[in-house]
Amino acid sequence: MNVTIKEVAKLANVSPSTVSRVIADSPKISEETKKNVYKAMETLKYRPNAIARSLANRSTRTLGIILPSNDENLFNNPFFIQAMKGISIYAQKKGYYIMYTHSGNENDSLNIVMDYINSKWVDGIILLTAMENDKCISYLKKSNSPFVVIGRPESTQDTLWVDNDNFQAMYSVVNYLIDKGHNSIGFIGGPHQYNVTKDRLDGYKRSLDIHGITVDEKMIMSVTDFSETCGYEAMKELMTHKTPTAVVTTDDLIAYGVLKVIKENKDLDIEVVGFNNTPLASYQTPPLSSVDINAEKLGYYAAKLLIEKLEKVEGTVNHYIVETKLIERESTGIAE
Amino acid sequence: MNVTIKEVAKLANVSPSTVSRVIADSPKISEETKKNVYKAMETLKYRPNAIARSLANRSTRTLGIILPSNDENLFNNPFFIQAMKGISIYAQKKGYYIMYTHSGNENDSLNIVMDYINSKWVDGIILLTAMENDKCISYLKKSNSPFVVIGRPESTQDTLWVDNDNFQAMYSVVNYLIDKGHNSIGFIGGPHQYNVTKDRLDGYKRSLDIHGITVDEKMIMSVTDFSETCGYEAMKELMTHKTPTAVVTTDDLIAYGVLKVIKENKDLDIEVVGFNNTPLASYQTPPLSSVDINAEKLGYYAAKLLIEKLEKVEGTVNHYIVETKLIERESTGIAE
DNA sequence: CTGAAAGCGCTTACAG
DNA sequence: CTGAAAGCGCTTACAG
Repeated sequence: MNVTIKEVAKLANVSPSTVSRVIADSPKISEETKKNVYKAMETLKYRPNAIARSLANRSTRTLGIILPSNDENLFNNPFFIQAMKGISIYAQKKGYYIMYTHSGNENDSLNIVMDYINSKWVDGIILLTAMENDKCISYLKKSNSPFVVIGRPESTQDTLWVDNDNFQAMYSVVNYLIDKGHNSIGFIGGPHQYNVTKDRLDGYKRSLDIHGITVDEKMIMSVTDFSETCGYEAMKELMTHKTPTAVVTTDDLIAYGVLKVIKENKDLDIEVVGFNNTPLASYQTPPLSSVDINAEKLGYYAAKLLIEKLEKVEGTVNHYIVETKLIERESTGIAE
Repeated sequence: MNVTIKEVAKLANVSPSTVSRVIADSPKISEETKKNVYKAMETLKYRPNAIARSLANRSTRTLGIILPSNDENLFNNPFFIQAMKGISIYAQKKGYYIMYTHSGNENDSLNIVMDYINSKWVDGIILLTAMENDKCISYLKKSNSPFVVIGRPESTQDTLWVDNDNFQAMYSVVNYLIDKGHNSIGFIGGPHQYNVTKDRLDGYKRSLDIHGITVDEKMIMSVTDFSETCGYEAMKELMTHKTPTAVVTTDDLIAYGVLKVIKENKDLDIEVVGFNNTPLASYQTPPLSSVDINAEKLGYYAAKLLIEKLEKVEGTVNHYIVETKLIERESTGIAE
């Protein structure tokens, strides 16, 4: 019913093997034969069956990704859709396809990963998030399946990964604030066990150190949730100790909470910096300065690393560091 | 190397055919045989190769979706990621997979659709957006490929689709405003050739009619872009004619522009309603009332329609209408 | 440079 | 209820 390689072979007066070689653009085939075969394919409107190719090749040229389904950030933070776009752009360029599935929790994710791998649907996996002792990572390693993780993994040697330089990102934000004359700077971040939080906190401390400012542990807050409420409360608590002249945060939502405290108290003159540069940032009052982590590029390079691994491109690195960029707005005194 | 149906057959002392039937849970196989085969599968950790199954079945149990890659709304409006989530939830429930690709423009989309279909990668397609004279739709129809569109298509008879009742949505918003005492209500919407715009405008007009308010065409504005800027300018222009007491819009971004005009002029007391209930809405000053279109449910039912079609479930409908919901906030006088 | 044959890992009509 | 055989539409080592 559907036109196959056989029909093309018949029309072009060659064998199916030859047609197959023409499709693969094998150098062994003479130009003339190629031309004939192309013509036959043209007139029959032949399209290779990707499934059959995959079966014979033992490769689907498909990448699998897993999306959280209950993460608040899924909708509020464009990280995921931006990363997906970057992945798609690179994959398309190389003729790869992408499958996605939403997962409710870590076990769910593990099952999806196992299914993707075992059923041979995908050639490799891109993990958009990684936990401590991530079950998916252990599984993928153990089963020797190609994968890449967005965010620095626990062992950076034997894993492909892409990430921002979170230390550097926060380090330069704090430098920037100190250069503006601040010397009493608060830090409100996520749970300390996350690598991102740790790295950013280190960047914060280092900057203070370099400038001879003593780190005051009471100015360092940790919230359990990336939410406005948590940010609000952390800021309140921070201020029972001391009122800073500036506050850095590790997420825009936290920063919104900080802004709220400031709005409630007209006397406060505190500069604030968020993280992730969500669309909401420019709509705050005042518009929030925020660090853009370039999620699209993270996705793009994740796909690149994985595909190069799959195609055994030699001499490639095992990670990429994607630059961040502070977007200055009124919350740090810059009108847009 | 990888364990196949043959090994399982050998271990269970049956033929490969039998193993295959057990996998498909054929009723023809005796319980005892099944048990043996299951045990063999268990000890060998057998997983069916989905690609081989797909080839033999001529079905991949995979759905394809196409995402715009330059649409501003891709990042600002969670519509896409929400719809994708709904699609994924239903697909997972039915054991289907999903592929996505980003597309730059309509021709790009057409090529992706053709590739998905011709290469036999997907069993059907979900279109997240549809244009007038949509090339993808014509192609899918002509090639007799299963597909469903989110948004009401031009011909509703021979197409599967899911949509909100946009007429009803706007009709009740305007009713609501009139009930609150407004009788001078502006409308700012997207290009009139879009079905959504037309439907919502009709709802607006009908509500005025019903309440005996004359429709004033000069209170109806059409913007070319769903952007704050366009909304701002449209509002300015509307007001050169007359200052309304309320304004309805067909997109939150437009509404933000309207809010901006109001903020610039302290004397104005105008209520505003947006559309899509983007995360930004609750962060406006004042927080913006907006119509939630329930994108996740749109995706869910799109997947349901398509999968039922693929599985030839009988007596199913060819479309679903997903309810909308006005989320009231301060921009219509309601504190959250 | 090209072809015949075996194989990728399943499914299923046919026969018993 | 179960098996042998052909087939899904490609690829590729082998032979020439």
